[in-house]
Amino acid sequence: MTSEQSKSDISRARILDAAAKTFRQKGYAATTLIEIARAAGMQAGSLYYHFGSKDELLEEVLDIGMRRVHEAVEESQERLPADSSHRDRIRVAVEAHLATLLKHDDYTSANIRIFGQVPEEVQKHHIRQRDAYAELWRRILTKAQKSGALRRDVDLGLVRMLLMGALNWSVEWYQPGRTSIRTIADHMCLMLFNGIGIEEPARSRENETVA
Amino acid sequence: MTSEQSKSDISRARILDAAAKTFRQKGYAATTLIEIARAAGMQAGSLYYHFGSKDELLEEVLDIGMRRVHEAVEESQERLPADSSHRDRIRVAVEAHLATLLKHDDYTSANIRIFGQVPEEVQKHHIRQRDAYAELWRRILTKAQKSGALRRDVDLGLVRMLLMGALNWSVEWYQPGRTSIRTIADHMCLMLFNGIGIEEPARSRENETVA
DNA sequence: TCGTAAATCTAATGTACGTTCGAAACATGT
DNA sequence: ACATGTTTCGAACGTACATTAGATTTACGA
Repeated sequence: MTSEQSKSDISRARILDAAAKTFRQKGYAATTLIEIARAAGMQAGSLYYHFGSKDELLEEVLDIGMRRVHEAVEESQERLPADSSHRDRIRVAVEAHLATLLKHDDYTSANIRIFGQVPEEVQKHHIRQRDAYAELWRRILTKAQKSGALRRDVDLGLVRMLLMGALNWSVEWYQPGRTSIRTIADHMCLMLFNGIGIEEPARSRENETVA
Repeated sequence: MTSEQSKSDISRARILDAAAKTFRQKGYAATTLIEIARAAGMQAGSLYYHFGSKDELLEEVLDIGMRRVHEAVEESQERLPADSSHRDRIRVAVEAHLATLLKHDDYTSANIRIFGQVPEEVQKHHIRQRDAYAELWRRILTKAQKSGALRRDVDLGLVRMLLMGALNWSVEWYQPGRTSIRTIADHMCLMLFNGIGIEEPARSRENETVA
């Protein structure tokens, strides 16, 4: 062990990177260990020196992915001046979530894309972690609403789902270089806070309030 | 052939239903023909009387799913009075999309969920169809913007992606009986048109416009 | 240079799956 | 009742895969 990183650690990281990338691209079931091994520069059998099974590898990828986005959003809040507006708090959270998802992080995007199609057993092990992340967003939105920055007549749970959906779906269409992450975040926040509608000239009553 | 439906047609439909349901739940690669056959009340080998391969079955499920949502949204526009406001046009489109996705339609939700993880070959055969559906939305939104119902300083392509994301993601969390489809559509439209922000009392300049 | 532990390779094993095909069961018109 | 076409069965085949285990190579301290 010469440097800080043992050879084992390096191989582990290469395997995880390869796994995250392939899982993200092809999904869980369609990804073979042969593929992962090749991308990591070794033979399939060698993977078992580092991981007990394909599922174990999967679980670690999922775990890293969720941890990264959770930490990113959490840190975005801590970095903010204590007296920041709630709009700003939400804005940086949106940006942190998007940045993690789209900026070279196959782990988080793999988690987002394949979680629904992973063995039930594996899902169970990660529900707690997902709930924790949802709770983080719930807190951010609730505080904003309580302090008057968000309308009171909306179902915040629903808003959170729609918001997460808009953000998460970006893994399906985002292409680096086309639109900046900043621009996506700006549009998202504009929609969330102000909407993009313009009062239409005439016409009578419209139903803008929600039950 | 006694009635309008031959026995073959009935079996075909049962197989497709079973396939759509299973594909949607487990994804493409993780779904076995044995599973589909059992759900359709027959043996795996019998499927080949009706379909040439697993991929062919998959393609038909994808095709039906996309066609249904396309037709639903298209009809929602045609059913509308000719002088309807653009907000109403968008509102019924949102509702039609959501209703197709969430109301017992495993075909459309299967398409949405698994398209990204399907063999490239199969994807290619359906890109045209997907583009056509995107074009339908593009038209609806562009007309609204041109006639002054939507802000001009937004990237409509981006808005469409965020909107579709928010809607499509519902297949990941929606549970019948919890929240009505109508309520989801209302919240979505409120966000889209008005936003849910409230002007915060004091504080200086905020950046609401988009590059 | 040698010895030991770490890391990887290679070949083999078992299994699950997509697919094929001839036989059996079923339906229908005569 | 028979004959013919339709639909399903059931067993078999080949393949691709996750996993295992022993042999081999590599790294490194003594």
